[in-house]
Amino acid sequence: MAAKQPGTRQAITEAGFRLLSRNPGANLEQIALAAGVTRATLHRYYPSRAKLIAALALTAIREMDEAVERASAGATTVAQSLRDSLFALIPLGDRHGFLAHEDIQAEPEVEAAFERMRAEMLDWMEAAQTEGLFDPSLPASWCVRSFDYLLYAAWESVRSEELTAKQAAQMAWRTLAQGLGDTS
Amino acid sequence: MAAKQPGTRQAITEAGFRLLSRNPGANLEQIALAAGVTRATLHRYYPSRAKLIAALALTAIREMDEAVERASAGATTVAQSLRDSLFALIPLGDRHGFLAHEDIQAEPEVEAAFERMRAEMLDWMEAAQTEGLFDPSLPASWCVRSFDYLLYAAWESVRSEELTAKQAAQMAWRTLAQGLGDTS
DNA sequence: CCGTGATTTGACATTAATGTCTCATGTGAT
DNA sequence: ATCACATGAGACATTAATGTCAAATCACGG
Repeated sequence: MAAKQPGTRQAITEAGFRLLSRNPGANLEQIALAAGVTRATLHRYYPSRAKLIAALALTAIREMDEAVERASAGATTVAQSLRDSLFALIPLGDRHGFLAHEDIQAEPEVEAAFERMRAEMLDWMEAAQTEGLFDPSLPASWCVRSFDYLLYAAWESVRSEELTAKQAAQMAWRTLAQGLGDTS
Repeated sequence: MAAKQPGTRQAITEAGFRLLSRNPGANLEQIALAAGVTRATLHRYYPSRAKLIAALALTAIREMDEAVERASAGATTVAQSLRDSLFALIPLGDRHGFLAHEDIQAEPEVEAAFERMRAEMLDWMEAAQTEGLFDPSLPASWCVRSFDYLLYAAWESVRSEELTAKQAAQMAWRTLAQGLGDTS
């Protein structure tokens, strides 16, 4: 098999997320192998490890943004939009895990995208508080963290086969909405 | 400064937790430096990186066990015991982070201790469900994960100076108890 | 059927981290 | 003062990961 760009690049990306989300120290040989190519081939697509990491980070952020966008499209309330986004993000757990574990201070472009994502989350949580979904007396930063980590917990539950994707999303949503909701 | 064992070992341990909880790939030079010693000295205390990791893991598990033990001592209900433990575990956040990030499959002794800890957590959560603190219809494994990750979220809030230790613990406890509680 | 160009590959070079060793130095106890 | 001991400092060997390259390979159009 030769003369094929898209398949290979995709395979490397996917393998990168899979391995690096579990073990940030995974070496390029392991990643290349998991992608079904050799290390040299990986280097052809990404000249250095740093470039690979940066490209993956950008891809991860873009995919998560798109997933949220899509999920939020049909929503009429912040609550529904948040819930649908949570469900949509579960399958992207390895992207999320990659961003959480890997050191992303290298490229300023990546840094900027990351910061923007974080700011959007914060706005979103404040909107949820205004709408009455979350207790307005809570720090919005805590809402962000709760969302973030409960999402991660849900993905881990799926990965370890304790729960199905749907079950995990329901658990996370319930814990989040109820946990951050106004004391009723 | 010479002829001092306890201080150095302690310094290395502390530096190890601090650096490795943030960056599992930190090298021994960085750790030694942060501990105020040279790499050679670090090697005298821990002949290899693997041994250092294993020793840190055992220490982390022991310290967390002790903290929980102490915190639970005066409690009369599972709820109170859990809550007090949560508060007691916040300052040990770097231990928790270290265990979460580092790969701990090496030493069977560490593996065993880790597994035991996990089993205890599960029992505990089931007790909390029986007592009525948590909704009994939830999978106990989800309760464990929620506890785990909300604890971690709380520590991160403290580390990034968004919240004080006490505030963070209160946030985490509220989110956990309310989020996993029976729908009232 | 065969040339063409892109791609893959195994081998080699470079670099970073780790582990080992020796000797100098400073400290505290005797 | 001196002995014992721990640390500091530096050189060195070994290993693992990373980066580079020329030759082999394969799909494709002619």
